[in-house]
Amino acid sequence: MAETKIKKKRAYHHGDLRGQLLSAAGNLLEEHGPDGFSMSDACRLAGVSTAAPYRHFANKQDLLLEVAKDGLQRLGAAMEANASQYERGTIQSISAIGRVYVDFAIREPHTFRLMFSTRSHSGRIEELREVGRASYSVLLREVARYLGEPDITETVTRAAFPLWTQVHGLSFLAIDGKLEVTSFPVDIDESILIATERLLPPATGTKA
Amino acid sequence: MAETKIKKKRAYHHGDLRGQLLSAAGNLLEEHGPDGFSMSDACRLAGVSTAAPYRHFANKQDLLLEVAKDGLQRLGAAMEANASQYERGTIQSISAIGRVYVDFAIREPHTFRLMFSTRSHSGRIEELREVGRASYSVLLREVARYLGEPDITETVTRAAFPLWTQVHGLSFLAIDGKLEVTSFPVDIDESILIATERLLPPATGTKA
DNA sequence: CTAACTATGTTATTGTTGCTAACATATGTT
DNA sequence: AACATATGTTAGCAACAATAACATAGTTAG
Repeated sequence: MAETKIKKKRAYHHGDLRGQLLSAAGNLLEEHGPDGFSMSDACRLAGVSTAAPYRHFANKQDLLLEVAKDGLQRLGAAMEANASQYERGTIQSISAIGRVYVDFAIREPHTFRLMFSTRSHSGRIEELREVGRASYSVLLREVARYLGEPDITETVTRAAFPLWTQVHGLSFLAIDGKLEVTSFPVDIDESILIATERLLPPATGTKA
Repeated sequence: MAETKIKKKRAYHHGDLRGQLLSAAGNLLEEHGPDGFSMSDACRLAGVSTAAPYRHFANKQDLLLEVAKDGLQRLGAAMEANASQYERGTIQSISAIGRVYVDFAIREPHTFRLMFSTRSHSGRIEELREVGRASYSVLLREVARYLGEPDITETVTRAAFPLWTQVHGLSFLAIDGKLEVTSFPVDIDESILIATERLLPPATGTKA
């Protein structure tokens, strides 16, 4: 009886519904795409009724926005962690960032798409952009080191942008199945390395 | 009376409902995105009831697939037309193709996204891929001319792929509002020209 | 010419979805 | 103990994609 009472108490107030909804939405997003799962599906996974999520998220868009923000943060952390395994400010550390980027896209394509889509996040895009800028600055700092620039100067942003463009394009081509169109096996790592070498200006910093 | 009779006849059997639905869907797609318009909206524009479209398209996905196919065809035609205004097989004609590509993405972002998305076209992706290959071959042929290759050899596909990657990435960054993040004004035409020069191997054909 | 067939339209209906309203219960504060 | 707040429930709506049953126009065969 006492146990039942406690169970009922726990059953009513969920404890960490917000967190579990985010987790459920993240999994469902990757498995079925943003339109392939319903709020009810997420509710069933979290074990609550269909109206419960709206105490924590304004709507489905809002829930997915948080999933996207989390994705951008994880991407930034992964890029930093991977770059730090090479000598900083080198072609190697920079292309390592690119590899992490494309790997993320391939591993979590739906999240990746959502992270960079402007639509679907009508109201609160600015939050997403802010997290995105933070993650992008990982690349910017690395390129600044490569160029021997003391700060994120325009020289740095101009050098970094084509690299972003390249790995971004490679990511989308990969997740949309366009790497099999090309009649030769695309080696992603090699593509990134070559593109990095060709698109970056020669290093003027201390490192060659 | 006779006129009324004719009008009624014309009102019932629409004449070119399929075409008008495609046109309506294309317009609605660009204005509101794929999830921002309903079948009913398209029906109202075409002046028919909500069940009429299902005589011509299996479902909404199917309707949008046809819109995407049309977009790929128009892109291919535009690339060919624009490349032909320059000396064939040159950096100029090749980067012209890239400009058309990015311009299309900017002008019709939702169609562009749909053209390259794998999801949303579950059943009949192969049709889309076929049209896509035909459009891609415009670039392949131009690069073959540049390299002096008689055919679409592996040398050609290897040289062309990084170019596609670059303009594809630039397109997505542009339509997702990422060109304003960079603290310097991105000149799209210049970006494409520079990237083409750097990513292409030196010309071995007759043209320099 | 007309009868049957096919193509293409209509109205009515269904099941699902995102979301809200009204209500219930737990937690925290005074 | 009483009240306020946060967080859950059930019931239900309007919009949606899609289907079923029916209606009408064009087309073809006898």
